[in-house]
Amino acid sequence: MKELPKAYEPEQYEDKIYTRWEESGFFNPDKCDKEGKCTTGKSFSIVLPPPNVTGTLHIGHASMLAIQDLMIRYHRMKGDRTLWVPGTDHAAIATQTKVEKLLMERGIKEPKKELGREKFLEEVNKFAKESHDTIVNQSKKMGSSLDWSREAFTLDEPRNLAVKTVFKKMYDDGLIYRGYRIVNWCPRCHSTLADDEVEHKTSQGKMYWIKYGPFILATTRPETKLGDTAVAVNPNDNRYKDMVGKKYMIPGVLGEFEIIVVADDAVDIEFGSGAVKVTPYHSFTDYEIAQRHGIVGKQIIDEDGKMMANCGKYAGMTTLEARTAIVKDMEKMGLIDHVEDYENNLSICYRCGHAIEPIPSKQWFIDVNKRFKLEKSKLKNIKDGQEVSLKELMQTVVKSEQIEIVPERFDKIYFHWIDNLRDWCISRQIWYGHQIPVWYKGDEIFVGIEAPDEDGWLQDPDTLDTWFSSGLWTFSTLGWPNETEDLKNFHPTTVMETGYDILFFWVARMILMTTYTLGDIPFEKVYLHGLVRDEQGRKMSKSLGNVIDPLDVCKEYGTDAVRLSLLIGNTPGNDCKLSEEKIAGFRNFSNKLWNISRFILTQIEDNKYQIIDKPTPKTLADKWILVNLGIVIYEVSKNIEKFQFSQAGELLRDFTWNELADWYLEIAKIEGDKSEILNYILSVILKLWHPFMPFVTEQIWTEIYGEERMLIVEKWPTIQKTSLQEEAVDFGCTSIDFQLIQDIIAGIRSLRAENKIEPVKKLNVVISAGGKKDLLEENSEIIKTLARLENLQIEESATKPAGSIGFVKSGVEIFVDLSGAIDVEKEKIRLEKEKQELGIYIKGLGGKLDNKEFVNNAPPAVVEKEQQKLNEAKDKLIKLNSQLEGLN
RNA sequence: GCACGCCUAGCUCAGUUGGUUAGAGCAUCUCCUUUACACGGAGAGGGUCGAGGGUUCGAAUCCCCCGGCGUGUACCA
Repeated sequence: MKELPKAYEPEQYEDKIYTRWEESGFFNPDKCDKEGKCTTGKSFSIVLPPPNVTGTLHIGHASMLAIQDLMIRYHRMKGDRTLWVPGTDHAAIATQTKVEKLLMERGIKEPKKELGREKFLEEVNKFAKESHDTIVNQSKKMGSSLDWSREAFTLDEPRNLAVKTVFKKMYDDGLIYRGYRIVNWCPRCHSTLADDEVEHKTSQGKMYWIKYGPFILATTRPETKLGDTAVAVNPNDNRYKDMVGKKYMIPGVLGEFEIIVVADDAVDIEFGSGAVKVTPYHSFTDYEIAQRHGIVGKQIIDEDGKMMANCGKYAGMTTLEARTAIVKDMEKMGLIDHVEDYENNLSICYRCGHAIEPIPSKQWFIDVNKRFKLEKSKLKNIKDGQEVSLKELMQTVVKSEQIEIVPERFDKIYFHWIDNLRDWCISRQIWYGHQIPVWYKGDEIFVGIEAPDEDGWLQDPDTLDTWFSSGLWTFSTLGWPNETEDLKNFHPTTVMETGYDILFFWVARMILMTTYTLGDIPFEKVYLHGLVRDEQGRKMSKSLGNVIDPLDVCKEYGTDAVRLSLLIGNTPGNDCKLSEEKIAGFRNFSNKLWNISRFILTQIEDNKYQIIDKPTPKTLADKWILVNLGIVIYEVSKNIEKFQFSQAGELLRDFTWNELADWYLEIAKIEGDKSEILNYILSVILKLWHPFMPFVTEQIWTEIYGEERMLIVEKWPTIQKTSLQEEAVDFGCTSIDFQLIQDIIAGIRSLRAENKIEPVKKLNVVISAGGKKDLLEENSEIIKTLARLENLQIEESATKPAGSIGFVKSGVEIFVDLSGAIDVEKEKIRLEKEKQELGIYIKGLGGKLDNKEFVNNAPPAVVEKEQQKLNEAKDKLIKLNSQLEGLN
């Protein structure tokens, strides 16, 4: 007879199991196909959101891996041709910033200047490589069944080719252009940022009311006065009506300067004095006002965030230093009217937190509004050759439901974002990334995949926004621009599973890039998960010291426990809270499953350790457990398909622990002869649990059935809903029959506990069973053993023996002989209380059924059900009354 | 400002087309070393589903309004 160790010790098995999976080759759909495992003819593919090579994986990554691996393993077992593509993201600015910091810690004060482009990039690549290796190992630790043979990196050669190809195509279509305009500039990173790479933080500042020629106006940035060229007022503002169009000389700290007054709707009459100073080159709003009125700007802040040479004595100061100095000088000149405290939104860099400076700059942009001809379209509502803009493409695929976002409420957020979308600035002044495939020679420009042949051409030194390359991810990983088999088989991918926090950064960009490049969607469904927070709902961060390291907890509680704690109690689009107690709870469950298996092993007849088909049930308990197992198969599959992973897991846990372990296994000890049925049930629940907790299930599977067959590619159990109902009928029982047995046992146990009867004392019970006599007799051994009875007397009709107390379940009366050890008063109170509750219940039901409107309007089935409940309750009341009388 | 989400047992949350006396896990209390498991078993207590209106025969569920918390977003100088 086979035997298992008493407790499941994860660290003993996990690495070995992962190695076996890897060596089996089953992570690769080609291998599964070759072995005849792909039986549905369908493909299922997910491309892993590539973790940034900026460090290590955190618990949020672990959650993402658990969710995706669950889907992947489920579909693989179902027989779909299933592919999960791994990869990492070079994360341009983030990685470069991180390495700069590390180099500075190593004593290199200005890494870029001291090392130069080539040496510096060497350092970044070295760091990225190490980070990549860590990430791969961590992913494996989590049990992720990724096809490592297809691993990709956003900055490797094949992806570089894809990037250059798309860039050139967009340039040729006139969608990519070079323009001089105001951009978000991070003086720390020394680079532009896209609009959504800018974060807003409320901060305490000052509002300066300044005397400005004929105006008094309010500003938070007096230092930008040096770059003012206009004053704007609302066209409907009578106060300034006569001034519009006129020019004024304004006294300033560097002497007088001229401004023109313009009328513009962007100005709020109510705010401040209703007059706005316009600094076209250092404010987005002002730039737009200036454009509308043909006003020229003046740049006064440079790329270091410092005042430029044209700022006289303020030149070289940072903007903050200049602000202090200028305010001081203005005060001396009597130009400050008054100063107020003011709370405003500070724009900061999402990578380094430094304040963003709007400055004018010559950059590359993607035009999101320009229409172009989409040659080939696989999109709903868009024909081949139709003229569309990128914005329209992004809108139409979600509106037409060709792409479905789960949960649905993110649709609105997505559309709102597109509505406010401006041209995308894609050039970055950093070194780590895809260098822009543009070459210059004097005024000539060349855009191409390779550098021009002749000498004298210089490549643009800038690199592309990291999201440009990750936007191509679903198809660049599958081999595009080559026409590969993978592209044919796996694109569009089935599901994109990622965090809602990168809906705009990434998901929207993939939709943009893919619809444009392929005329197709990148994925059919977007499943958005939330953040993993600590038990108090705070973000996990190093400074708070509340970080749960996935590897630490995997080691302590087992990877399966960690995965379960991230899957159960975690619903789409919502943040979830995680604590070690929660993980420990699921560690207990993995051990429970292990011990269930351990027990079942003892029940399997020798030499019959093989997977078998569904056996014929012999007893009521057999029928009950098989019908319920069928329900679980059906419900778990359905919930996984609907992305309700938590629900699926809970159902499975309830079945495994409450029905199988707590009831059926105890009955198996009594009835015996369960070799086949237990063997079958175990094999089914191991399959059902496998996508949730791959390690412990695979290990048990191996212990029982040997190493030849691996659980990872076993066939997922299936059941038709109709056959479920038929099955219960075929078995000649209803779930209510077994429920009665459970209720009788639970009722006796409850009376025993309430009356403080010692557990060892065996009781005598008489049951007045009516039509249920045969049923109860068949199962009398179960009742006797589980309720610890000495004698069990089952009659069609019995009267209450003296010295006993009773209860009623489904029309059956159970009398428990307590041999006079009854506390009569206590028992009276119990029965009275029950009677009272029942009375309220009956009154409610009666009222409902007397209500003609209810009877007429509610569906007949509902009415009938209520009537039945009423009848049963009335019957129970009669029996309770007679029991109460018996006590007097 | 606008939009979205959340408020259900002490805690974390389910509750998907409105229909059992509202559920689970953890925690709490009582009892039990019954040979699969004390990372266990049996039993128990605990909620007027944030407040108030409305629709309906019937509302935790749909509508309105209010309050608290959170998130996203906007051109507030």
